[in-house]
Amino acid sequence: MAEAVEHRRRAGRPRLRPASSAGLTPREEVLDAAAGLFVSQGLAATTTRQIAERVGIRQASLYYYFASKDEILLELLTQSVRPSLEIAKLLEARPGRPGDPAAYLYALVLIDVQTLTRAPHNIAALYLLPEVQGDLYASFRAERAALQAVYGRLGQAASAVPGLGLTLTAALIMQLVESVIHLRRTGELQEAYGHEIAAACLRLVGLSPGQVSRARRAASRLLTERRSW
Amino acid sequence: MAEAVEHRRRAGRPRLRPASSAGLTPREEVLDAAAGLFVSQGLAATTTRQIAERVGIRQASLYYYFASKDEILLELLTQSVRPSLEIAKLLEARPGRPGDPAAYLYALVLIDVQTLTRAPHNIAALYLLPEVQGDLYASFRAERAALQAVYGRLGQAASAVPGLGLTLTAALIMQLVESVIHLRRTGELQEAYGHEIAAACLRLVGLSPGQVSRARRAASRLLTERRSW
DNA sequence: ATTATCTATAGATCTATAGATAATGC
DNA sequence: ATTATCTATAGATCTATAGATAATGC
Repeated sequence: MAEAVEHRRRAGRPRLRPASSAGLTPREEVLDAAAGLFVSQGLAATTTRQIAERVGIRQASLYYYFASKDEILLELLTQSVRPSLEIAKLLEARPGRPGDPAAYLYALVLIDVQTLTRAPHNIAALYLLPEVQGDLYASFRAERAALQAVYGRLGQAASAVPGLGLTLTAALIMQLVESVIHLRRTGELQEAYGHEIAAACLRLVGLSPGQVSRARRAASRLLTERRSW
Repeated sequence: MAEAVEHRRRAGRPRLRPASSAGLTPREEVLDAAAGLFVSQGLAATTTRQIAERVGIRQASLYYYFASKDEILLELLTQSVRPSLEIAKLLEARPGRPGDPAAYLYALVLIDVQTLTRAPHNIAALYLLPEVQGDLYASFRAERAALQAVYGRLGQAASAVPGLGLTLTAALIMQLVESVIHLRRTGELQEAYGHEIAAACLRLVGLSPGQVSRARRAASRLLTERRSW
């Protein structure tokens, strides 16, 4: 009867130090430990031994779940863009489009910032690692480029600035969203920044204060009825 | 007489492969080689052997000029902010201040973007390396924070946006300037982007198209008479 | 029998130091 | 004598594989 409360014992040789983190699968435990280390130290400076230590297993045991350190990073990267990209696609594919690109842009930035803000580690910092430029991570970069392209299209559709090209619009909006990485690093991130950054993106593409306010209200409505997308 | 044309032979045992890069001191050769490698691979993944190979000397010979790999990176980082910071201070200390903060901001962004664009390596990418968060690099981070603070002050002085705090203004402008890092990485950087990014910074802080145009002209004047600062 | 760990280790590094050597400088 | 290199190497890793072991599952 006392057994019922405890976690069902899994097969396999027991760990020297039993798993503490409730609810996480061993694979997730590894990803979580690696995320924290990669964010603060980078890929090359993080050893598989450090990751294993955090999880509470032996270094070699990692290889039961991942074939290499790079594979762990790839999984983390992929997991971190996918949600925002899904939402971006959903927004773009909405019936009733082209609705209000400014509102869509505001809403997407807000969600993206919130996701990055609330993630258990400063996971977006992984995008900045030099290793991510390598061939191994091309699939991640493609997903990220797709998200950036959505930002570019929404930004241009909402834009009142004539000369601003698609490439630069996309890059600059993305860049504002990712200010979160640095703000979070330095401990300066505040809850209210989501709206401030979203508004900044709209000003960037040339919207007036009145247009920004209107987009903000429209975005709020959009997000309230989000389950119906 | 043929000797006069050739480089004066320096003291010390000759290199196995004689120096090729004309005009650079050996120390500069090391910094240049390391910059390229650090930018593409990061600090930890770059070995001292790789750096030495690029220079054309033996791995151990590096230690005649630098005590460690970190010291090389620190020097590169410091060299890379200092020029922009000097100019920022000069601008802020100009007689006739407070002149035209929007023009000053436009000018500073333009110079900063040009510096990052024209540097022999994508040196600003070094700011993104995770190692730079460590204690060893605190002095660099302080200089960089000082530059960011100037951006914040200029941005707020020029600003027409009520709620935008100093921290966020500074961070967002800096972030737009550093879009250059990513654009350069992906080969999308164009000459005209300096003006586009500067204009984007002004829109970010709430300036109207007319105000942006005026600031641009004022900044051009400012830069023309730059030797008189 | 299957699963999830463990121990042990091969093989490949990598950094930094010690000390030798081959130039120029005086 | 001084300078700028070189050779050699100690000592400390680090990744990934092989194979043993201690559970559960059937």
